[in-house]
Amino acid sequence: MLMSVDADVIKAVADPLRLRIVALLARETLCTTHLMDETGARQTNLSNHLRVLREAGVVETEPCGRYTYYRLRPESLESLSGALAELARTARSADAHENRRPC
Amino acid sequence: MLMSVDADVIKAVADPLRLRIVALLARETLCTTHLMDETGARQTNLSNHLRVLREAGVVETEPCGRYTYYRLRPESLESLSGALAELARTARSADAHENRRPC
DNA sequence: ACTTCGCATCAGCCAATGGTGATGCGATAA
DNA sequence: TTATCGCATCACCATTGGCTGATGCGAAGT
Repeated sequence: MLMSVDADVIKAVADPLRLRIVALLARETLCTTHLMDETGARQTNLSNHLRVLREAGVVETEPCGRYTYYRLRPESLESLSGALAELARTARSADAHENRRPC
Repeated sequence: MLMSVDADVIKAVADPLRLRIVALLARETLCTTHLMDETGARQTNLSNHLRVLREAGVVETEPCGRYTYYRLRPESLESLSGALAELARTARSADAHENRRPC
């Protein structure tokens, strides 16, 4: 119920560059070279960020020759989205604003 | 369309203690004293984190005598949740996995 | 008026994290 | 085979960011 909201996923997506990567990968599967073109970031930098995304399960890789394609795993975002929606729903439930504990 | 996913909200919620605070406030409106009891964190620490949440629009305050009640603003979480769901939806759309740009 | 309490702000410390150049390795091209 | 390319890893630096104690202030309570 109070899903662990997989903290790794939030932290992974909380970085601005990583969020850009996620947005790009939402549209098409890309490899590092493309991401360098799109973001202007350096190869090493991207590699580090992609590792974070991979370890958080936000992204998966598909080696293809000497290239490595990165693909978004929608489940991870859906899970996070659902958890946040659940929190918001709880907050909207009637007495969340009324049940005021005395100080 | 590609909503800005309000980066401030993600970063605000990406911290483990702040996420706990959000989860607590989703159930009931609380003031700092209660949050100290619930989380074990110190007053100064909580005050800093609550400032981040407030400036990100995740939380709003209601001063009440010498106490300050904190209340969750569900809209902020709903907005973030929706943006993430939209990203996931885009990724699931047919050709996101097929449209593979050549290297 | 004096004390106590709730809370915000500030300055400092330290750990975590993003960015970079150097390096290595496997895969392709010449 | 040799050179080139894509990418991961490593070591290092600079910055960010969380935590704390000290301080100040407004609002009760006595």
